[in-house]
Amino acid sequence: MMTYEEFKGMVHLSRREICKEIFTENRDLIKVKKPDRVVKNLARIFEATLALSNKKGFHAMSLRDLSAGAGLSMGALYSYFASKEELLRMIQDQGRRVTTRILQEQIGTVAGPREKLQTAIVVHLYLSDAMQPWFYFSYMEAKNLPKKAQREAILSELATEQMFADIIREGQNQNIFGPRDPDMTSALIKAMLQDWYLKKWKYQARQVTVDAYARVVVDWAFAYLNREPVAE
Amino acid sequence: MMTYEEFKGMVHLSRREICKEIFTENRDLIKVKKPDRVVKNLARIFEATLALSNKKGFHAMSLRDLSAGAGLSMGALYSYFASKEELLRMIQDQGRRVTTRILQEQIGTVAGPREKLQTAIVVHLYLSDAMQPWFYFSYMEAKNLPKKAQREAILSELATEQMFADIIREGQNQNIFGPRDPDMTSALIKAMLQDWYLKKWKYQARQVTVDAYARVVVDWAFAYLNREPVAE
DNA sequence: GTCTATACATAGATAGAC
DNA sequence: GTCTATCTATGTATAGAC
Repeated sequence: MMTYEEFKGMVHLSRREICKEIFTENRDLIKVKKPDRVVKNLARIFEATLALSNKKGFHAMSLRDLSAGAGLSMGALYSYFASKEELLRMIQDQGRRVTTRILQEQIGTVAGPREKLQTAIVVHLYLSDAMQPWFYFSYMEAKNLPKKAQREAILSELATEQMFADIIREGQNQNIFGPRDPDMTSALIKAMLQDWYLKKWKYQARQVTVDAYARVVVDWAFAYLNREPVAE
Repeated sequence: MMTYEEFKGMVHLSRREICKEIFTENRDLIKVKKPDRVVKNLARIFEATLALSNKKGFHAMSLRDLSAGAGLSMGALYSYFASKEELLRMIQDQGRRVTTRILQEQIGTVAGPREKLQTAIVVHLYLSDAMQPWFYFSYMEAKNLPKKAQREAILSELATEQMFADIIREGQNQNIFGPRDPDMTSALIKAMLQDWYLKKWKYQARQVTVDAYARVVVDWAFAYLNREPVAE
């Protein structure tokens, strides 16, 4: 598997890539026409939005704040999106595309339930670390999304969980994992993965690295899924 | 240990109790003078605030919304708090008092690391379930608090985690638990406890009860802390 | 104690100059 | 393409009648 540094580089590329996609798909909504300029400014706008929102909330961030943070006038901002709500939708959209694409690319290259489970955990942690502001934002601002986008977010969340549950079931069929409830187990694995990006400040202060965190989560999962559960 | 139903009753009493405390301590800020009336209306205001905020965010909840939700005019609302920010502070305050008081009452009655750990997990889950709206609110709106209150919230959070870590260390000293990192272990236990109130809708839809959830978390923790960790 | 009516600030959004 | 200036709606908060 690739190192975390390589991984970060890949994520960075993918993000620019998808900024372009967003642009081509929203040509009608975005008034500026030079692709390079749009991608550059969209990236700045997204970045500033995440920074400001994660500090005080998307709703509390005024477009004047954003204007200052992104280095563009309010008038200019409206050349890139039609409303504050649409800005939210675009960010949500971009993030989810990057994550699903990279998750799919990285997983599936390995075989065997134990290896699969470990890889899924590590890749998810790497990804959520490389895109921490987006993951945090996405979690905290979900309730501000319009109904339709909210449903999409939930579906995407459940799909990830299902992925873990499927790996666990496969391992149980092969008699590698013990008879734990696959849905509950994957729910709890997800809870642990989420803590990494929701409480990043805490782990950073304690100097816990992604790799160290990954190791603990993997150990924990294997201890629980071990074929001979320990009696109470 | 008491049943969940008894527990809920106790929490309900404690909440009214603490509403009174809040009132006596803020006599100067609250303009209404009849205790019964204040407690009744404060409870309605708090409840409506939690309901509205948890749906669309505290900042997005206007005082007009709250006025409608609580069944009081906007003028009347301002007889109970001086500003929206202070309302936030009062809610935060009340919740934390209830939780710390009940946690302390319930824990410490048992001896032995295994029993202590189990009790701490179960009580925390019961509490966060009985006061789910407050726990959710407290987590999601932390960043909207004034600096001082934010520090208090973090301290309280870390104290809970410390409590778990201490139990684990005790168990390790008595050679009952294996050599896992106590801080990381308690951080992950907390992550699992949080998932219960942050994703309540999910577990409700799957018909997972608090007791069932508690059992899984306890099993998981014991599997991980078992004296002979399973080799990878 | 609670209400209605209103003051004042700030939010999102747009028009038109450059 | 981007800016400044401005419109309108909505938000918090208060005054004063009842």
